[in-house]
Parts: sequence; structure tokens; C-alpha cells
Amino acid sequence: MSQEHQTKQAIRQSAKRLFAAQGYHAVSMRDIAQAIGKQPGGLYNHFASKQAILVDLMVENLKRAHDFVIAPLDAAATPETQLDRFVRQHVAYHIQNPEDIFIAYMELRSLDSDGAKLVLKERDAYENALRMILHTGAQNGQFTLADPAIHARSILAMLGGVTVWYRESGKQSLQEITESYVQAALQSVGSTYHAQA
Amino acid sequence: MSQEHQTKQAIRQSAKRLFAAQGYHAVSMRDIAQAIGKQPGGLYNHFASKQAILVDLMVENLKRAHDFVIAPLDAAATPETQLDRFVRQHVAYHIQNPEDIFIAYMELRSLDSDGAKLVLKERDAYENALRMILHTGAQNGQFTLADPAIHARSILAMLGGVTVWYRESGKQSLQEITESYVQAALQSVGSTYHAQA
DNA sequence: CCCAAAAATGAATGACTGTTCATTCATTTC
DNA sequence: GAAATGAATGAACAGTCATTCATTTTTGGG
Repeated sequence: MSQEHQTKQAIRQSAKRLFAAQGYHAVSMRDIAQAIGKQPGGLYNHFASKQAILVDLMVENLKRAHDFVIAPLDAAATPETQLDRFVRQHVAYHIQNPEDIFIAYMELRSLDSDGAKLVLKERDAYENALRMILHTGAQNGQFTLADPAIHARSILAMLGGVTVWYRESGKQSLQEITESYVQAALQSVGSTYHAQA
Repeated sequence: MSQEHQTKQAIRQSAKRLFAAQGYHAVSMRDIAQAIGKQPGGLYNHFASKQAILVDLMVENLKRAHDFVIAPLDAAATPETQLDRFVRQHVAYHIQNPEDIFIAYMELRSLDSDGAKLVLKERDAYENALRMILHTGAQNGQFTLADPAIHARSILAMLGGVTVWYRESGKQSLQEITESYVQAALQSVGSTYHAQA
């Protein structure tokens, strides 16, 4: 049983690394098998198809992101504090899981219709949490924004760039980058709240 | 001669549409040929390879973006006005050329080393123009930002989301979306400048 | 120690890949 | 009207793709 898990986990890890580096369609089952020192046929003892590996990676990623970013938020805190904490955790998760994040952004279109349904359900739950923070903040007057949905997407798109930036930047520390993003996110919704690390 | 251009342009258009919809590796030369009602072998009368088609699309896109967004900027204007105009033109170009933009973001890794050199040269010229605006604004005190380079990338990443957002949003007009992005971009660098459409 | 179940093998399958090429066709140039 | 030019054809090439499967090997529990 631990043997089974070992191989299955090795497949996950290798597939994740290869999909992130080259893209789903550019990676073959032979590549994945070779990366773990096995024959391609054996992969089908653990996953029904190449597509099933991709779906597994994307769904598991979104569940872990939700547990790490959304679940710990204090519903009783102010919207500014919630947004502050959201950005910090979101950025931290991005930095800690660059390959998962890259795959999540790039390989949505490589999903077939069944897989897309599962993945999008998880993604919507995540986005909706941010929308609610902005919505509440706008209602209470702490935020200045025309539409919570569009600002939520704008913030997520902005934060999505952190992976690329962090990789290419040598000079900035993770803390400096995080503070910049917290500042940019808070200012983008017109908040005068001062970030607290 | 016009016959040649007709077919070559038809290849460009079909390849652009297919690459944007399915991704470079998911599209075959047969798919492109079929889309223009020709045989696959004939494509090689106009492009040396599949890779050459991708490079052609990406380089031409960046040259057109530069002509449309960067070139018209008034170097004598204030950084706030320049950033305002940059965002408007940038967003407009994104909305008007969603397929080019999608390919530019997604298919960088599908380039071989020769093609990547050509494409990245064009991209750097574009990014550098925004960096200079932020740099000048920070020096003159109109902007509040720790690092022009990181804020430039953060803005570009934020604006990059406009294509996805615009496609999925039914309620917001292009003008409303543009104003939101101008506001978000200006606020993200701490400017108190009021956008003027 | 045995035996059932799981895992791995390695060859085979048919379909699809980018690319080449001899040939044909249409159009333009002398 | 002949010669030249470039575009299009459609078959063929060698290679790769995801997947299947009969077979062998490994494993863990009674």
C-alpha cells in the first residue's frame, strides 16, 4: 500500500514538474514514465489516462490553496484586514507552489469537459471569497470601487504575476514583494488602510 | 503576387485563431491547412516551418502593439497623463486583439531559442517604456512606489487580465472597464490624479 | 512459506505528427 | 504561343503519440 502511494506520488511530482516546464501537450506519457524510471504502460495502474493526471493535479492544487488562503480568514475581522491577510497568504501560496500555479493558469484549456467542470467548481469557490471581502468593504465604505467582481479579478490577475516576477527578480526579497502587492491591492480598491506585516 | 499574399494571410489568420483557441502544440499543420481549404504540404510554400508561423505571429503582434500604445505617447506630458494614456491604449489594444494577446502570454515557451530571442527583444522594449514612466513619476513625487520595475510588472499583469474579464463579463461596457483599470493602475502607484477619459 | 493481489514490464496497436517531394496546375513574362 | 515561375497537390516518410494487454515480477498478509 505504501508502495502504491510512493509510485503514484512520484507520477504526480514528475508530471507536475514536466507540465509546468513544457506544457501538457508537449509532455508525453513516455516522458513522465522515464522521469520516474518506469515503463509507460505502468502509469495506467495508477491513473486512467494522461488527462486524469492533469485533473488530479489541478483539483488537488485548488483544494490546498483554499485550505491555506481562504479557510484561515477571520470572518469577524474588517474587510481591510481580511484583504491584507488574503493577499499575504495568496502570495505565499504562489511562491511556495509555483508549478501548481503555473499549471492552474496555463492548462485550463487542456481539460476536457468533464475535467473542466470539476476544476472550475473549485476555482469559483476561491474567487467568490475575495469577491465577498470587496463587496462588504464597499458597502461599509472602507473601499472605493465600482464593482466588486471586476476588482476581484483585477487583483487576482495582478497577484498572478508574482510567480513570474519573483523568479526573474534577484534583488527583491519575498517580504518586499509581498508588501508591494499588499500596498498595490489595498490602493487599487481605494483603501487608506496601512498594511501591517 | 496578391495571390501569394492572400494565402499567406489566410494561413496567418487561421493559425492565429487555432493557436489561441487550442494552443500551439494542440494544433497540427493539417488543422491549419484544412481551415483554409488547402493541403498541408502547400503551407511550406509560405512558411519554412510550423515554428516560423508562431514566430511571425508573435513578432508582428508586438510591433503593432508598440506602434499603437507606446509610439503615440507624448514624452513632454506628465507621468500621470502618460500612465493614463498608456493604460487606455494598452487596454484598447488588448480588447481589439484578444487572440494575439493570448498567444503572446501563453506560447512564449513554445518558441525555440532563435525565435525566443526575436520575441523577447520586442517585449522588453514595450515593458521598458512603462518602467520609464513610473521611474520619472516616482522621482518627481507624483507616484508612491518602492520599485518602478516591480510596479510595472504588477500593472502589466493586472491589465493582462482584461481579456479574460471582458470576454466573461456581459454587464460592463468597455468604457466602464477601462475606467476601472485606469483607476486601479493609478491608485496602485499611489497617484491622486483624477482620470480623464 | 504460500498465494492472491498489485505493480511493472515490454511489445504491439492504430492513429497522428511535421516535413519532403515529384508532379500538376495556373499565371505571368518574354 | 513558348518558357518560366510559383502555388497547390497528394502520397509518402520516419517518427511519436496515448493506450492496451498478455506476461512476469514484486509485495504483504494469513
